[in-house]
Amino acid sequence: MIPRPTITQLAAQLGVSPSTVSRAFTRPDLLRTDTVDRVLAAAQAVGYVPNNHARALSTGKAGAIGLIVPDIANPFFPPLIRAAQNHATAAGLAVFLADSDENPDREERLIIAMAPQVEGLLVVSSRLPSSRLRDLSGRYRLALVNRDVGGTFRVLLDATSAIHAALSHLAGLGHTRIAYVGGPERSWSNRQRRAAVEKRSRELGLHFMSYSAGPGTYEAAKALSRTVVGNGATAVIAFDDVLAHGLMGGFAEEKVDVPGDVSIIGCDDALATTTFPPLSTISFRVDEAAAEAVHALTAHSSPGTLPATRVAFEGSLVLRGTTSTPRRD
Amino acid sequence: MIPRPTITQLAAQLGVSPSTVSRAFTRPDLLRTDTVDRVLAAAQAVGYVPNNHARALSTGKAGAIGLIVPDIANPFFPPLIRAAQNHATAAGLAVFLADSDENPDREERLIIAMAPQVEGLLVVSSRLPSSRLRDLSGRYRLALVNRDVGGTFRVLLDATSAIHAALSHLAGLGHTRIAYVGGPERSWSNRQRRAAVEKRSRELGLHFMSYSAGPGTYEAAKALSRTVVGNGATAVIAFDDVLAHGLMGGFAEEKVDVPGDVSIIGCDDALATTTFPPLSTISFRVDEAAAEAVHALTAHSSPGTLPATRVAFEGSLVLRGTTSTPRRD
DNA sequence: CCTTGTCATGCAAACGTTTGCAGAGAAACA
DNA sequence: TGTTTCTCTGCAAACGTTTGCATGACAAGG
Repeated sequence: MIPRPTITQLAAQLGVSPSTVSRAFTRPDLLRTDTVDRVLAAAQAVGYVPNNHARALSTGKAGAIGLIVPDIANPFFPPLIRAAQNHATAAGLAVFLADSDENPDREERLIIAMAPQVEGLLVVSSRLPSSRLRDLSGRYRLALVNRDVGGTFRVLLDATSAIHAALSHLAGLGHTRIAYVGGPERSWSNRQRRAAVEKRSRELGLHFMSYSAGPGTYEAAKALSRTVVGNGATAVIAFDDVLAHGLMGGFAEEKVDVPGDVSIIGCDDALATTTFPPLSTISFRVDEAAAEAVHALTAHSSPGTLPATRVAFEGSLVLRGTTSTPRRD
Repeated sequence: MIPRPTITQLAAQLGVSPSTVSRAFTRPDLLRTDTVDRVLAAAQAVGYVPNNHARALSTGKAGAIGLIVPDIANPFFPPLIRAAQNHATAAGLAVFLADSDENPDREERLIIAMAPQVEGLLVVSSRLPSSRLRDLSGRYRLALVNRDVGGTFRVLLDATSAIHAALSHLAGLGHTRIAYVGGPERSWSNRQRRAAVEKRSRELGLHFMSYSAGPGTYEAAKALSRTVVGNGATAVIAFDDVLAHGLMGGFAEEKVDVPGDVSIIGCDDALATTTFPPLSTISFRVDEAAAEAVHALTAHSSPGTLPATRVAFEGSLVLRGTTSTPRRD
């Protein structure tokens, strides 16, 4: 690790001014092409890499965005992180990642600490109260994902219509008693999904039951499985695939057959076909959502805070192997 | 997003010099305590946050480390990422995350691009050839995780002894035909684990069979399940839990009972108890490994590249529900 | 041949910190 | 009271870029 060469050294070595070297990287169109080539070749030779901090200081642009998720271990987030990463890289930006550990205080501290150092912050599935988010959104460049707060820039994965389709499908199969098994109470998605299931159940004249798998873990859902079938539900919609999977784990232990005895539909399509039977679920175009959010952050048309825009992507129902006609007793 | 206050503005407002404000943050012991209080209070009031880029430029310390993983969607990595994150934060450092997408070229480009901007790089489960890693390690501050390359700093999760224990256990149950289902060929862990299974099988006089689930995905393993039992294996050790899970998926479809017909042991303990039956596996103290690596990166005793130290953490066998006596035909 | 314009490059200031050095008091000592 | 030591603070240079402005060379147009 020899101290790395600076633009000045490279310039001296080439007999040009530092500005020329700088421009060879940032505004090559201003230089003669052979000058550019010469500089680039020399840079390559001595292993020159521009110092990002100096650049950021000079331009006022950070060259990075931040990404905050509540729990990186939840399989829903990694694909989103990867997508954000790819789009950021394409825009020439690096990504700072932070995990709020489902803790609102920690999340807020992270936002305050990171926001000044980056172009903007992608806040995914925030657990903060709406008022705080609105406030923070007024002070920093935030793009919310999966959280609908008026007055902020937000991109939403909207399960409503897919849930309607799911319930129509279940009703069509003959199910009449539907359970919703919810996740983290601070999650906007959870509230939205529960409301959608309830509303649509009423519309279709189905009996609706609501449960909550507190922390939203596999184990919590598994522990709930007995209760859910005990109360007579023949179909359950879970907040996400992790909970759906937990329920399946519980049912397997109790010899409750899926989909024979009970149908299950998850959400997020985070598990692909890794369950047995393969889980029916609601799938989102996560990559596009991430692209939208990153793009908003990097579009410097707005020098200040982001416009209060609401972008929604609808999910789609994908039926695999966990839904069928209810067993007639 | 009003332009944020600088140290100079804060200083002017307080009637002190910028150095004093700077020291209030970095070397408060050099100032009178009431001066420190006054500065901190004013900073708090106007919302001053030090500019990290300026600081980095001035001190030459980046205030961040980089983290490169081959596939963030593989459940083995998120816990590791989180652990690294936490330890870095504790040391006052942020974390740049990048995903090499299992692509060696991309991985190398990432290392070269990121290394100069950070204090050091955590390279997890590298897919690069040893020679490249040795070379890069000589030029940048790298800490390898899960890759044993002489001449570099590396922390290893060593499955050998746990695999020995696993095979002893299986042999004790009466198994005689053992299969190893491997993952990515570029993975050091994969080679290490295969070798350990093979060696121990010979020692115990067991019949050893080796398979490879090419890309190391759930689907690839699932597709292999028929072949594996077809060839008479009664117990299989999988490269990791994802593959073990894939095999279980395949067995479930083919009505091969686990553990009745075939016993399975995974590795990494990435799935906890979310399979049915709960997967027996090999567990590692990932948090400690991450701590070790981050600590090495942040310990600036060595200003240049890291010492060529090898730190190994042994895994331990955890038996859950996928191992039992082989069925006697 | 002079003017005007274009193109490629250089000069120097600025970005917001940190930090070695120096200086002003105040305190301690003789 | 004079000297020394200590504590606190300020000055100014440095970190490595970028970029507005100025300049010189050269070509084109008259």
